[in-house]
Amino acid sequence: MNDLKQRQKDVLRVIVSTYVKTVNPVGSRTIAKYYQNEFSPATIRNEMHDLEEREYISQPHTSAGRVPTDKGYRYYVDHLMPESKVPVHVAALVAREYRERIDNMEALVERTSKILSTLSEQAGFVVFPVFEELAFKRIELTSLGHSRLLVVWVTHNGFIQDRVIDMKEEIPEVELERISRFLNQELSGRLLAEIEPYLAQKLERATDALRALHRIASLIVRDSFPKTLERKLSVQGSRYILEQPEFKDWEKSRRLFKILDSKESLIDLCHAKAGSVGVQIQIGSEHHCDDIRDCSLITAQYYVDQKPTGTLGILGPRRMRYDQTISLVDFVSRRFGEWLEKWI
Amino acid sequence: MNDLKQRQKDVLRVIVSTYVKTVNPVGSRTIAKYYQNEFSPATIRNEMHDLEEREYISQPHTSAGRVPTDKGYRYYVDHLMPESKVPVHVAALVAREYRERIDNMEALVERTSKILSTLSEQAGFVVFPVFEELAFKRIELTSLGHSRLLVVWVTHNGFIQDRVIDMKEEIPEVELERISRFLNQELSGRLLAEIEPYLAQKLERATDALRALHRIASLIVRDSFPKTLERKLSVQGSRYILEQPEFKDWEKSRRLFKILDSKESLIDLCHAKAGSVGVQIQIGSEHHCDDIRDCSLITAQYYVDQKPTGTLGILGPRRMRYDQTISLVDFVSRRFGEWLEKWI
DNA sequence: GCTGGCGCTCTTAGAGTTAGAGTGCTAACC
DNA sequence: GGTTAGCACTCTAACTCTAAGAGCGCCAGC
Repeated sequence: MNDLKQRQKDVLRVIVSTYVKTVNPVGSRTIAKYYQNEFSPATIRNEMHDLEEREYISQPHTSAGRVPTDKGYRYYVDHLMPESKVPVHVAALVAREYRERIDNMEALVERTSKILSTLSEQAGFVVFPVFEELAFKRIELTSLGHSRLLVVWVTHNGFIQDRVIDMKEEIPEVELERISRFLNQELSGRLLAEIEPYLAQKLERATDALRALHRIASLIVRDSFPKTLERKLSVQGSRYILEQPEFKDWEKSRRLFKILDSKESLIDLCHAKAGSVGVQIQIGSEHHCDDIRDCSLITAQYYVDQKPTGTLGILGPRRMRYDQTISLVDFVSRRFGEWLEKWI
Repeated sequence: MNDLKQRQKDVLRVIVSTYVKTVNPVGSRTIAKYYQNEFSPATIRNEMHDLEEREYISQPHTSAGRVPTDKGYRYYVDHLMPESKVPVHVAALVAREYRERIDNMEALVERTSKILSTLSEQAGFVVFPVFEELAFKRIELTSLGHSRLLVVWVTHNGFIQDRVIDMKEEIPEVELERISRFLNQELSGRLLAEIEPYLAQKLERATDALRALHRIASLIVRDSFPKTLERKLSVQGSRYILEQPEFKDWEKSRRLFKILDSKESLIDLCHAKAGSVGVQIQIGSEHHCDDIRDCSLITAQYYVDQKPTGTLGILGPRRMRYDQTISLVDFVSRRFGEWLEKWI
């Protein structure tokens, strides 16, 4: 018999929700009062003892109340948390933010991480869309002189990636235009992930007359193709975490900002949960990043044309309003995906 | 007689340089020892009393040593600081960072703010180049459907700005190509700042046959022109400031991150000093931003083709190694400018 | 199974004390 | 007049001690 008795659930629920609000360990009296003294503190204490033995809660010191453990939060999130929908006024705020003129993908991403952060009062972030999952719209080749070539990739939904590459030798303007016309014709509408294999196959079958053209086109594509690994990330509102009382501890905040400063770590943490559907919740040390063991990470993938294209989410103190945060991440990830599509 | 006596200068110099290293208020004994007891602590005390009266130094409390005031740091920086050049190994490190393949402007900017931050162990930042100061290379128009138009601006040194605009009505592909050809021909080589007036003038004189073309071209340019105000900024290494012992104070670090989180404030602070030549130094509350009164700001403009194009710098605790930081900002701003040019 | 009561533990805040650092002042010295 | 030694004074930081309070565990009784 692994599961908790009803009253234990009740007790755990009150401990989590009270602790989240007050930052103080919760005592038996408080819980008894919460239930209008339906039971005495002593009864509650017995249940708490049980809960502690099973590691759902713990005591900072002998004479203190109880605090949820990671396992306690996890149980709360999985079984006890009230079903929560984004409140109407929040949905309206999000809608208003998106209604304003947004110029380009980058601004959209920044705007979205800002929305996540201000509405949750925690750190919000958005990982930029995976380029490969988008469809090709156009490629532009511009010579910058000195055999340098500027390549601009445009996806069907207006996402831009640019890169300067070194061609070793100058390519004449006419030739460049031929290559550009060729690529735009051949690649139109294809997924970016398909492009390299497609061109390779094409090159193999090319007639002698076209072989040179094919080869140089493949070269340009290879060198300028935006690589997945260089994922970009926009983080906003990290100061909100710093403002939580538990981060008055200098060591804790130092550790936290070590992670926030190197965005790679955050991207890695998101990747760990990529592939799963719906909102992902990593509580305390459930993600195995020791430096932010006092934080929880709520993430969700966003979709463009039913395909997972990137991740966004919220990083906050472990002691967070999980119901609100989760529903917000869920809501914003859907809206953001819709926006990326609508832009086509 | 406003200036300090030689011995007072010596005392102030030792106070600043010692305090910067040790974080502890500096006492008369320490200073006397520094000068191999050339004078007794009592003599030094007399000088300190003078310096305190003239507000170059102050006492945290009666029985503590002295700490430099903003005015004291200022005098140190202006008159006492040892001339410092970037050490050879640092210059080599910077050169190595730039030698690596850098794909685009954004990566270059990020790389540079990272260099500033890791070499100074403080927060480094780079404001993106002012678009108007660069020369036009090319404009690309791509229809995204639903009367949305993607406009990509390319400057002669490979800087990209893109923007999606709403044209109210669909423009046929052929027409779009005509406009594009027209703009690329007309604007080739011009400064971006000149473009709008030039087109307006041109529109006035246009013959009836070309008037429609001119009008729609002007419209596209107007709507998609990258506005100065939306300046972007890359900040790196803000954690270094948090690691300074004086920021163990929660209030101080909260204030600091309130500023760092909204990048606008930092851009404003840079603008306040734009127009001045050379490295600009704002110590403590010399910049009038109360939230970072415990920090100093070292900035310099960078130049492309002799024209000031943007600002970069370092934000660190007021108690910083001014000589090293200043020489680093100076050095990096020159190298960064060169890089932006070399890219042409 | 529930509860009241009591003893126990541990934290926190405050008061009191002490050592140490550093000053300011004065009187004497060169 | 500038310099110095000496000493009284002040303030902080660290430590100890104490008392109040919060909260628990356990037990006996309902």
